[in-house]
Amino acid sequence: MDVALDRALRVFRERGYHATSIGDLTAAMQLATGSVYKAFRDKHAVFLAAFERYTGLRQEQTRSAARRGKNGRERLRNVLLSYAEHSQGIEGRRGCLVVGSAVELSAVDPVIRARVDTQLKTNEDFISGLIREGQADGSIPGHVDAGDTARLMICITQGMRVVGKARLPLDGPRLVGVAMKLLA
Amino acid sequence: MDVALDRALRVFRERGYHATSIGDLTAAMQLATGSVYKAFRDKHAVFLAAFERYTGLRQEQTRSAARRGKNGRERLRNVLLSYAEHSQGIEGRRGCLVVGSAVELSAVDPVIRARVDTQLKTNEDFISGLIREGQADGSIPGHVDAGDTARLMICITQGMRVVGKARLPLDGPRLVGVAMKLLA
DNA sequence: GATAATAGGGAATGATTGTTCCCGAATAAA
DNA sequence: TTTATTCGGGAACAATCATTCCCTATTATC
Repeated sequence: MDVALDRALRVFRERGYHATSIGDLTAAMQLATGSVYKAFRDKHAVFLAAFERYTGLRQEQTRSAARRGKNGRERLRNVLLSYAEHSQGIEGRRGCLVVGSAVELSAVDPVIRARVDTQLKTNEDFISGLIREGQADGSIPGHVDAGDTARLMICITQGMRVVGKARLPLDGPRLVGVAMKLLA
Repeated sequence: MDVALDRALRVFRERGYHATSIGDLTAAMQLATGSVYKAFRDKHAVFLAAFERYTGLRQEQTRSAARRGKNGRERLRNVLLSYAEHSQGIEGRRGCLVVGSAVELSAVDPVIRARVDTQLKTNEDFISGLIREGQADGSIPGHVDAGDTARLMICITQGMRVVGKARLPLDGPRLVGVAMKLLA
């Protein structure tokens, strides 16, 4: 059942919510129509489950990237690099469910909008936390505004997913190298 | 007829392509179904016309903002500020057709993808041009890489539209103030 | 071993979609 | 004035959508 949800997640990421019919869903999940509706109340419920699975998975990947840095600055660099790599190439054109949901659904679906909102805030808090860690361990100057910088970095990460979806090449190390100037 | 297209543009920006039925379109344009299909070949053509109108309008606004700066650095700051303001509040939650198209359609619609691609490149070239102008007039250091910095700034602008669509508040001056560190 | 319960599969259904067709009014041509 | 022609309107259409219903295996229970 988890593998079926993963396949659904993939289709939703590629095509978005409205463009994936439940026919597409059953084909990807390798389940019949009735079986899908026995596991989930409706299409919206499938999407919500896929959304939570996606955010959980991404959060895990991001924290894992952060752990591989020896101080706040290096942890933040690794996080940005992880975002850049995931926004590029085949994974990039697969798309991010959070930006997809924000763009396609947040205007008409309050439930999705709330999830997107908390997810963005969680990510922003994580980044501002890393900045403060860096300021505590001396790897980031104290005059940097953690809140403003974190919000701008969220814009960067979300923006990378947009241009990655548009299939523009993203050179992660170079882009992150420039972005690190925000910590000067 | 232009006013009808503007109304269609607004609906497409708010709801995206798939979520706007041609019923929504006729209601917004205050035209009957047959009249819409007499003016455009199909829904896709309406969207394409709205897209071109949108990019033309936005380009005009951006260049106008740039003109109000006395050197390259100030012109670039004004451009970023213009992006931030348009990404915030009521205009922000209305959304950007370029990021909407990139996210919702670029995976399945080659025609739209090409338009999004050229639009992103045009914007990027405009920004890198401003950076080079600033380097020529001495307002931006020569060691700044115009290409990489412009691409990152495109990510910033596209990202601001995503978080603006999610209705997160965006403090333009503060965000741009931080972003200007990329020109150090 | 017989029976109840469950899970999965797919046809049927009703609503909605995008599109086409045709009608009536208004304008231009004769 | 009469006749073409254009233009906008909306009903009709076929296709597709999400959803429900029912049937058939398979498993679990007694």
